[in-house]
Amino acid sequence: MGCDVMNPTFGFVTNQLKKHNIRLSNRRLKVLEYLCNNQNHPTVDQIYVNLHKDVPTLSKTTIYNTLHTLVEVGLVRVINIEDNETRYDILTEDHGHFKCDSCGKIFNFNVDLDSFTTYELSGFRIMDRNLYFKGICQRCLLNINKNY
Amino acid sequence: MGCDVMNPTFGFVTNQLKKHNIRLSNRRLKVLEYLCNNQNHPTVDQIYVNLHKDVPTLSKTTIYNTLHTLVEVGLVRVINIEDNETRYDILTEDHGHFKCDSCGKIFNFNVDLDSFTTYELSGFRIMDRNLYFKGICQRCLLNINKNY
DNA sequence: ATAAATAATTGTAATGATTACAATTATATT
DNA sequence: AATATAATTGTAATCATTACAATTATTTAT
Ligand SMILES: [Mn+2]
Ligand SMILES: [Mn+2]
Ligand SMILES: [Zn+2]
Ligand SMILES: [Zn+2]
Repeated sequence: MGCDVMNPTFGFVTNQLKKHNIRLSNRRLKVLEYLCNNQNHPTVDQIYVNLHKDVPTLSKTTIYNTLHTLVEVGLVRVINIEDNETRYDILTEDHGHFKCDSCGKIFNFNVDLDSFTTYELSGFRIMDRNLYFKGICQRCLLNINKNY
Repeated sequence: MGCDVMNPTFGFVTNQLKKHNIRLSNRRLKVLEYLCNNQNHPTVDQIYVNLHKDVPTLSKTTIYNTLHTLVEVGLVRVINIEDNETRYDILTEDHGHFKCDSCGKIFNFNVDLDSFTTYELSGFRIMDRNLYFKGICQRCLLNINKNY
């Protein structure tokens, strides 16, 4: 069933869509549901493979279309950490990302970027702020140490 | 001739390469020179198109190879702002990026990311830190205002 | 309710960046 | 000079993403 973690709650989402005259079709709902239930910054392919089980007629193109639409409205955020995989995040509030080079997992962490400012960008209009780190996560570090 | 802006000076670069037993071939030198002289975070294609004028036998593969090698040694940094274009930066010191959605230019700005830390990542080994903003640059904002 | 207009979805084919890999050339070692 | 190692190239393959036209669903007007 629906979203366990109702971060941008269903009401909010539907509101936003209505506001932008975007229909909440069945397919779009599926994608949104998936993003809510799997907040691990999935790729298009991951979304596709998973939803395809339930809805075999769902096409990858539709996922691309849906995501583009949702990104445009600001309900989904694009994450470009690796140059060979685009990921999507339903959490649109300000937060940073840490990607573990060992297990591949992407972690969220809190950070207040909105308040960040520098004289070098005075006169610039900042619309979008992104912060990401890379390295080895705690769990992987522990595992590595165990094996020696 | 060589690099006007010798940020990672030639000496430093050659040293680093020697240290890692990487030969400074003619092609690699060309790529390094280009990166030094054009610190606008070029794409592989931009590098290729430009160098190809002088060295028609230079292949795109070599540029990829060279960049990968340089990145591995830490002399070049990958920039993933857009999901459809990988850019490369010869400036490896800690700094942030601002990409103008209007003119496409990528600006540098100073920021101390090394000192940044959060309890949420305690126990994590952070190897790489990236901060980038998107929006409209000052010049483009001025131009937009002029036209109204 | 029916017909016309609009939006959503799909599939196919195209694009374009990146990589795999084998062949060739250059450099270093013996 | 002969051999081993590294660099470069070209071709073809891969893979994510997009373009676009055809189909289906939904809304709106009649
Ligand atoms: Mn996130
Ligand atoms: Mn830079
Ligand atoms: Zn890990
Ligand atoms: Zn601009």
